[in-house]
Amino acid sequence: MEEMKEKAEKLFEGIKRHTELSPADEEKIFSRLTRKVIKRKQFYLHEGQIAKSAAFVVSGCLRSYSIDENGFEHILQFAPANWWITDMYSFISQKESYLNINAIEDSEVLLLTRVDQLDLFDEVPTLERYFRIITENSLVNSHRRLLDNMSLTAKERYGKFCQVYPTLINTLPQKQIAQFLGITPEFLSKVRNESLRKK
Amino acid sequence: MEEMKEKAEKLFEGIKRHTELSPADEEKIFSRLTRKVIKRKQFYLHEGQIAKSAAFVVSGCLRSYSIDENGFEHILQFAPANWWITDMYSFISQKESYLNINAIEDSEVLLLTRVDQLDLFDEVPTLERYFRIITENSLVNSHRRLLDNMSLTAKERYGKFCQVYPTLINTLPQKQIAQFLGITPEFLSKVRNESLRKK
DNA sequence: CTATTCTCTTAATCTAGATTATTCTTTTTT
DNA sequence: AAAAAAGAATAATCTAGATTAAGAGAATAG
Repeated sequence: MEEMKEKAEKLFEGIKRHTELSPADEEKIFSRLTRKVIKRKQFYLHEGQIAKSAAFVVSGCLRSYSIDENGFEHILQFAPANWWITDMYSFISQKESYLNINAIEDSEVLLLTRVDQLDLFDEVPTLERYFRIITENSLVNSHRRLLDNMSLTAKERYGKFCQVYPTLINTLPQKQIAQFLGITPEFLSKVRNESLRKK
Repeated sequence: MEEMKEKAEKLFEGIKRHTELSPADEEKIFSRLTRKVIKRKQFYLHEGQIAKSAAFVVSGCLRSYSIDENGFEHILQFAPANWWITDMYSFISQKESYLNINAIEDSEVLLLTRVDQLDLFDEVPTLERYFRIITENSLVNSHRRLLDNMSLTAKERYGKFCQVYPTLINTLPQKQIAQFLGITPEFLSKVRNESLRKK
């Protein structure tokens, strides 16, 4: 169906921002993608399952999080449109995931299984390049966040979050922002209030 | 010199653990490597410099860390023998680094510049595969550590560190373990003492 | 081999952020 | 549109871990 090709176009654009991609390459990739609709609050992956595929978000927004032994959720990643999301550990090892992934709002994703991805890496080397690059970028982000968590106060981290994800601030429930920042919703509420009073 | 070839052998073994590598490929990679000795406490990279190259540790151990605005050091990575280390952000963007990297003990490294690495990715596609894979693994580690920092207590993180890096426990000064775990040396001392008493 | 500079420990005090609990508001479901 | 559920604000209390300080042992340099 032509409709789906349109959706894959966003992905191809993203790839072409980092490397080349011929129409023939696009066709090869396209044939491996499957479309999926994930309604708000529905799960893409449950802890303990195997992440057979990675998901490219066409529209909507997903999140990945872990649940600790006390039942608290910790958000690892938000994935708005044009981002990839999966449990990387499970995806590359094909072992049981320790993350949950679900939709924050009604979403549409394109799925690529690990098996197909590895096949494609041989067929379309430039796709491997693309994933090498976005994985490098993710690593830089993850390192940055790790150091921020070690060196900044909750208030400073919230300020940074507002700068980096200005769009998400208004769409996400504060509870989830807190779970991403590594603080309690109560404390985030306090922090926000103090920031407001100063203005 | 034959001596250096011997040292690159460890790297080639590492690559072959993830993908194939012909003798011709090895030769191509070898010709781009330069050897460097870094004595204990000497710096491989200073904050503000550009990470022209990544370093493969042949022997010894390096560390990367950032210094926050209060002058506190936070260790991002330890790199013992057979690991790569660089400031990934600076290395891929060729912009000013925000990390410092120095040697914990007398060390010997093989350097590969970003320019040479990118050239090699075209000449030896399987090298790009190797870096894609080790970057995926680093990302999984970084994510794991991020979630651990959000969900575990200092004592639990120390326990995990002992399991994961049993070798480093006895060679590293406790101060550095604390700077890696994101706690003060004083508190680590307390934690260790409590653990001892229970046995 | 001695002085000086690090490292580690212990202990008292302090604080950022957690916990618990209550109320109010907004969303979601029916 | 009512009922139920989830989200947000506020405040009192509590605690994991920070800070400060001081002394004892190692390591390193001169």
